[in-house]
Amino acid sequence: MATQILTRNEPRGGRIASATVGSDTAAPLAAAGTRLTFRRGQTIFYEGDAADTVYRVVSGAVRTSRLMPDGRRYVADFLFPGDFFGLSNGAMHTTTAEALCDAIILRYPRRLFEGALEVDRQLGRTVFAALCGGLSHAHERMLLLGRKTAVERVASFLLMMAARAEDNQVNLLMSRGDIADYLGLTIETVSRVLSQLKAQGVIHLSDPTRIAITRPSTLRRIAEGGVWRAQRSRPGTARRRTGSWPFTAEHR
Amino acid sequence: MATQILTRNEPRGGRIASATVGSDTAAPLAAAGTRLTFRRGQTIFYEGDAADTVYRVVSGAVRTSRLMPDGRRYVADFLFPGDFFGLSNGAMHTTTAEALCDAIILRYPRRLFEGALEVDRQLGRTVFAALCGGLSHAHERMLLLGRKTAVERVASFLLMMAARAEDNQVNLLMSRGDIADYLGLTIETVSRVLSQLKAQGVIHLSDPTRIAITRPSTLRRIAEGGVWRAQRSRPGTARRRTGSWPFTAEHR
DNA sequence: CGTAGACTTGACTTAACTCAAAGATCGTGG
DNA sequence: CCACGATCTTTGAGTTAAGTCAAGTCTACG
Repeated sequence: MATQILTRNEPRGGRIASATVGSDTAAPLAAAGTRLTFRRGQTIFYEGDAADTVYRVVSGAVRTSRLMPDGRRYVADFLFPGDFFGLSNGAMHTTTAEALCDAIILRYPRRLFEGALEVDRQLGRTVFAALCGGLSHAHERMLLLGRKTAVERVASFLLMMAARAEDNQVNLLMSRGDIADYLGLTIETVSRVLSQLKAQGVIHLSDPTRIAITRPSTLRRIAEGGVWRAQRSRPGTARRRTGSWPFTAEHR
Repeated sequence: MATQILTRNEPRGGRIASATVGSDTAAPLAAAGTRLTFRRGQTIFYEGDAADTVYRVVSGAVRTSRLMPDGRRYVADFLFPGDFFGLSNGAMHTTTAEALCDAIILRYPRRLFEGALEVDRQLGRTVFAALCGGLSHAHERMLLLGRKTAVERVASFLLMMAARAEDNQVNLLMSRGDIADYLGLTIETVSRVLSQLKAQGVIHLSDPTRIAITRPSTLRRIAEGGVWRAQRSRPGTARRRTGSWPFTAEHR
């Protein structure tokens, strides 16, 4: 696996290949894809566009998001090399897709993709697994959004990002605003939590985009909610202990 | 479609058939399923159980949920006749499934289900569509959990439930606690919001389980966040107007 | 090297949560 | 059939985690 990792401000794309869905599994599609390049910030498709194409990241990174009428934004996903996006069961895209950094994207006509699904048993299995995985990931995130505190959300996010990187070095391609809209928080809260984690020595921030996880196990414990004293009152209903900020250092 | 609708306290299951995935699409599976009956509150499988079977609701309703170590609960889904559940990409179930009322469930060996997927092209298409639909529904819910207010969440939930019923009459099989854990709120907040909506004449509660939507369009507007004055400050970042409760009656 | 945008930090506000207690409703058994 | 305990729901009063508003600070880039 390539050692270079993209930074938000890096001028041109980095590692090609690897990730989520093995690049070889889409062999029959490979020839049919149109190779596109996008610069940082460029839009790939808009919410409401006809969903007659399917996309796959070759290099770089992509963000998909939705807007509510009053401007509240929801970041649906961050996509990295190997990831498919733009699949839809309806006629229109329900999200807007934008390049987080300069990126190379493959585009397939939807019907061709669906045709390949019918013919290629292996691709079918892969896509089935990817969809199941996506659903399971979505449930993980709904638990996060519905029941986790701000620290737990940010900790979970960092671990998620770290899972793709190596050496517990995370290089954020997305802004604090993107993270906030992904986690259901505000920019300020994300920033504050990162500062707190830094002050506790759990992470190290050399600059806003480069994060090193210095205590992975602590971060994992925080993410799982294990830092709060187990205290279930009525079983079967969410309830959490009260009190502020008791996770001083290495207590467990 | 059958007219009878289940109530939480109804002793025995009601309408069979219909819903989400047409019952005919699973024809090759039909013979292989084991018919099981569960009483209200009974567990169908536990989080952590081997995921070697797939289930489908015939009649009644099912709730899937997860617990965090400290007792916080997340309700993953409510399932109704026709719905599949228990699909997993891993070796274990990640949720616990319980009957919301007396229910009849079909159980299939997982490998048989997966085998049928490979052979039966129509079933494959159906399941693919169902998974895409599930993902899109999940995104809808993540937007709800991450960015919507308590009223907006409850309004969205009621509309979701109403979509399955008729005449805008919703019959809740689940408790306030279930709803709270589904929406990322508390029992008290759910109850208060329902009382507010009732006070505003948007809904009518004859008893806690029977809800009539008296002003569907208002409820829809509330659910979409259209009740708050559109006011985006920094574009691209969630921000909402401040102030309490300005949706007095029929303003718009 | 100055300016626009992104990030951080502080002070204050609020939507939703917690705690608490009073109604409803249910199911069971006498 | 009705009484009674258990459970669920509603409502009130006070608290808090996270949001809002408002400066500052830093950084990248023209």
